[in-house]
Amino acid sequence: MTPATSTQSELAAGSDAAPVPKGLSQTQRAVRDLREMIVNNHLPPGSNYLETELAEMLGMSRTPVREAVIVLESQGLVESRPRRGVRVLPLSARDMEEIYEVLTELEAHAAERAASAPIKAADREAVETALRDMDLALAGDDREAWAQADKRFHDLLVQLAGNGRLTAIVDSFNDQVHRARMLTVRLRPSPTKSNQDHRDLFNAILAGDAAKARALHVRHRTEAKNLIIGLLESHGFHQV
Amino acid sequence: MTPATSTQSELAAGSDAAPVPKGLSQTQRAVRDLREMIVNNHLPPGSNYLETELAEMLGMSRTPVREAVIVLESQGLVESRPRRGVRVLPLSARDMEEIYEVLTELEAHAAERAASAPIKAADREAVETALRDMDLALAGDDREAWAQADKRFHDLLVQLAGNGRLTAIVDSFNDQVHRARMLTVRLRPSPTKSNQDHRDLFNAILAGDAAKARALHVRHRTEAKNLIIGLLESHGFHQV
DNA sequence: GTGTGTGTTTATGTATACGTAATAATATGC
DNA sequence: GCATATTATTACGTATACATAAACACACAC
Repeated sequence: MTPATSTQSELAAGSDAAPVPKGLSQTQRAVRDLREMIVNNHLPPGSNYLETELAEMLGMSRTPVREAVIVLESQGLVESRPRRGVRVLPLSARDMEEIYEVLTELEAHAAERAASAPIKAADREAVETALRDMDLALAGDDREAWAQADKRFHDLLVQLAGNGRLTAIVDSFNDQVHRARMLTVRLRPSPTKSNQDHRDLFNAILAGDAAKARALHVRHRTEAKNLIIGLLESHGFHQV
Repeated sequence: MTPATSTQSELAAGSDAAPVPKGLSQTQRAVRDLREMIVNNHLPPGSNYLETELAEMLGMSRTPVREAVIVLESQGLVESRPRRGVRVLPLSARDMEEIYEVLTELEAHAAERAASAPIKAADREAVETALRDMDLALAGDDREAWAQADKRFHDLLVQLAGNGRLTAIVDSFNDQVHRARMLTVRLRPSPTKSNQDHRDLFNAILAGDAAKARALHVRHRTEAKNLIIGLLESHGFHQV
């Protein structure tokens, strides 16, 4: 779900090649599987697990589990508390606000940047496809497909900015709110306006109107945030 | 597959107190000490260390060292490569660009936010002190003291935005460029203009002019970035 | 000299061992 | 019954053990 970005410069010595690992290490597997289980709500927010339990669940010893937990902790998905186990972090409305604030800012900046440079044909095509998929999903009222295409659209825009660190942060924060989005995507009204927003935004980018792209993105994300938080509260969720 | 100890969230329960650890764990100590050594250039960029070496340096076994390395890796300070040891990541001009791009955006946003809310007297006082310290350091031409007060000023502004996640990212990115800043702070011309920038910026915040605060901050950081990158290049550093 | 094969060394990934501090359980006193 | 002291349990932090695969060295063929 979150591909690690490789934006690292190699030292002057051109000696080093990429250290390609053939099969995933246990730690990497643990990170992947645990993240997958957390963002897809298989490990519910607020639940606790002992290291031993996780190790048994994943069929490995405690060592790689501990290492994976550190990674996930740094991504804000879990919290490891001395003797109470590893806790899947729930999101409060306040957490959502914080995350969306950063997300809005960085994504809007990416949109601004994308508008300031010419778009490669392949990139443009990929975005157009995402837009079409969103319309298709909307027509068929397939909310999961819509959410997936929506994510793809926003991810592509961020990548257009060409800043690996920015992409990494956005990916990580998106993971953190994924649960809330999937929960509300079925509760919200049909995202017709959202699709229109996307088109307007991309048009602004294509037109090279950076200021408009930024403004549209900020508005789009702000509305999305308010919608999600409102839905969660009106349905009685104080934590997700 | 053992079920979770308590698959039920202990949400509402205000039962939990802060899990205060009396003495740092070895892992925490390793994180603190290694970070300290890295940002202060005691472990030079590009240098490699075997886990065993670090363990010996820190007087502990490999286990906590490995855990610390994972943390520092997630903060972009080191890279652990399969059989080549832990490498202190050097920063290229491109890396600086990426980091400053995120930093500029998030700090400018923080300034904008700070301008949109009333400032508490204590906060205002703290910022004023930082400003005074910068002037004092400038008068005495104490570059280290100036850099320290400058950092304090910017940190305070970010905290005024009241977003913990934003603060965490900015802190982490500041760590990554700390080396470069300290290296150039002695090479750059006297930061007279910088001090004036700071005052103008803070005045805009106090006046509640969010747009101006943002614009000033963007300009300030952009100039700082160009200054640093220019200095590094003109002095022949391609990596720091 | 260049390339290939074989043996050796060793850094790492992972499992396991183990002491300790925190929690739970039990007993004791009032 | 409730509070406190005492003991037992156990989850974790850390050290250690160990197998494996990568890097290295060296021999050999051409």
